[in-house]
Amino acid sequence: MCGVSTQTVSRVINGRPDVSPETRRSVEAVIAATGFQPSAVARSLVHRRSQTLGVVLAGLRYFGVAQTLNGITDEAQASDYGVLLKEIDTDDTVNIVPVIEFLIAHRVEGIIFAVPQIGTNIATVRAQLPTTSPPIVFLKSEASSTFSTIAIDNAGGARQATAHLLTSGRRRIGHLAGPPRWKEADDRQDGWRAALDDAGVEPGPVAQGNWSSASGSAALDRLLELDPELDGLFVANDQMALGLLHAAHERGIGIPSDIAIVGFDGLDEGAHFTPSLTTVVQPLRELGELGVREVIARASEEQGKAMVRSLTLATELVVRESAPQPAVTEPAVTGKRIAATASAETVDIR
Amino acid sequence: MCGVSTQTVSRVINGRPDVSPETRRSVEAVIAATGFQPSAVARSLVHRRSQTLGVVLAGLRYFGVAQTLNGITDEAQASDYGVLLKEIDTDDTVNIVPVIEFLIAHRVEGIIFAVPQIGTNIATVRAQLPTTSPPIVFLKSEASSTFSTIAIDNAGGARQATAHLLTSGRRRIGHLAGPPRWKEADDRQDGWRAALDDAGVEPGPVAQGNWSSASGSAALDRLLELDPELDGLFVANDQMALGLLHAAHERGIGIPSDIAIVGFDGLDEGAHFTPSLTTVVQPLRELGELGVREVIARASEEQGKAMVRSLTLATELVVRESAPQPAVTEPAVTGKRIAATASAETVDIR
DNA sequence: TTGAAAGCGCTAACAT
DNA sequence: ATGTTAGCGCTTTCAA
Repeated sequence: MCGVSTQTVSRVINGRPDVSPETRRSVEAVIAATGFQPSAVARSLVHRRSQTLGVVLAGLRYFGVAQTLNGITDEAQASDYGVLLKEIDTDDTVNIVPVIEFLIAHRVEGIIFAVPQIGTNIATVRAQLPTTSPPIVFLKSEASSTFSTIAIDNAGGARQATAHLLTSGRRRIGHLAGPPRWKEADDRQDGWRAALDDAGVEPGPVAQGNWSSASGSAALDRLLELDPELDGLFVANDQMALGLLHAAHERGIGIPSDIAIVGFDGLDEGAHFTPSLTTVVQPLRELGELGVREVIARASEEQGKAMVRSLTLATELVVRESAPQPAVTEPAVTGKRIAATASAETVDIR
Repeated sequence: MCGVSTQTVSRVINGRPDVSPETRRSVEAVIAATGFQPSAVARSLVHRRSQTLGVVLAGLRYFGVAQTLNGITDEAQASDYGVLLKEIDTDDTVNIVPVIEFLIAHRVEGIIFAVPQIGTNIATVRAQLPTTSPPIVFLKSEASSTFSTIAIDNAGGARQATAHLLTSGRRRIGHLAGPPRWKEADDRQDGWRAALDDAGVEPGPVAQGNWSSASGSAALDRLLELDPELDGLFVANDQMALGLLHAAHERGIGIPSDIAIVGFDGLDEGAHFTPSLTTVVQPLRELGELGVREVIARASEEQGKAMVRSLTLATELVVRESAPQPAVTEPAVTGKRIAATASAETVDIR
């Protein structure tokens, strides 16, 4: 209060028209001089709007999560929202409730749940949710009739990867899967199997890794033991594929001459593996962006008609040296991108 | 108000002792039934404490930042703080002011600034800071007499990497540097040069990349053009080293037989490059953790004695195939870790 | 064009 | 052991 009432100051800050230019100037001068910053906290209290989104994350150490977070922060920024971040352990369903409660206590206007689905962890969370909560969007998890979800078409991408191996003439096609109970891992394995079934080709050997390069490295011997004739391999992520490439090189196994390899993720680095990696690219950044848009859309509609949407994003195959384009139709094109079929559905309820 | 006053409810929620067991139970029952969640916003307002830290990040797409964020969220969680996240473009000094103002408006109790120093961007920020602001800790930037900083000993790590190349008998040692104006890139280059100076060895050729694998790939030819006799190379980060490895393989250049390569970062994947990569590991997770501790420490001391600390964290050399341990003293040990000298100083002012 | 009053949801201090 | 009063910093409503 340097001459005028708090009211007038409020009007100046919010750029209301009904302030005399003179008063406005003097108030602005004082604000600049004192370095005064209006309290968003107090504002939130009266508006009952925090302009903040809650984000629950797991496995920032895995490739992709950072990219998704990138998309989230960008889109949130663009929509004038802040991001309140909570990181949890990948499989820690126990501690999820306090995390959600923390976010609700801070009155976030929506929650983006970017935790990979392992077993039934998502169902567990959904079951434990407080009766009253802001809209929640689940990323990378199975569709639900009560919550919006945005998924990536893992099965479709896997199918496309496997089809590519078949097209290039491979017939003993194995799979290096992700860890047990991860839905993403299961979906990719399902897609691999479906593509083989479609083609009437007997499924090759399956081994399981834990997403790490080390586990990929270790898997090669196991797979070759199961089938020494192995000539194609669909690997559930790029990091494991890197390990495999390394192990193959050590054992003098030619990639792709002996075994063609397709990865999954779309690491930029894949282009510089030795040999460069054919892989399925996930639109992870887009996943984050859409998550933010969806949760804001849900938050801004009236309470009555709770709308729910389930989206599935398509992947894209990038062909490189580790599983080149078959020469029959055209010469191998490095980095050629082939979009998988997209699928998107919308479900309204109530 | 379901029988009692708001005051009593407050007491129950905060677990105060002076509530009769009977009242407590009935209040708890109502809370459970209604799914009531106390508003942290209102609490912040009255306490003038938000229990929230602001984090400004850039380049989440680069390796390492995710790891640092990991450390930050973990430590914040452990200290019962929330994290309000803002991501900016790497070199965007213009938009930093609104970001800081946003965080101050939300009354964060401290700010962790995890943006790599490019040119004088840090100085710019410091100059533009509002007169009154919560404590700010700058990560990975040069020391300051007015703000706490936590850095990584890039020069020391680079020195150690280069010394390792010298020890293994290399004499034409080049450097693939990071992009211009990045302090981290400059420090690493300085360390490389210093090690050569110490040994009285003429510096080899220098090329510049942009941290990406692609730029590493492209740099090999340039370096060989500058010096066809090149037999050792210190690369400013692991991703560029990956590209180099790939390019060398394509040209039939033996690593390490023709050229020994040492990277910088400590990507886990480096162990599975072909050949596996000798590299300098940065304690990035620790960087984030220490940042949080430091900013909380600064926030919780009285206004009067503003204390400032500047810390430098040591790196560690991991020896792998791309630049093995010289055979003269002992056989190459894969993954052998050698700690660099640490340096840490504390400065109090006022 | 400006100010006064009331209240957002909570807690500290005091009173009962 | 519980209630009352006041106020955190802002905005909305109404009055001047």
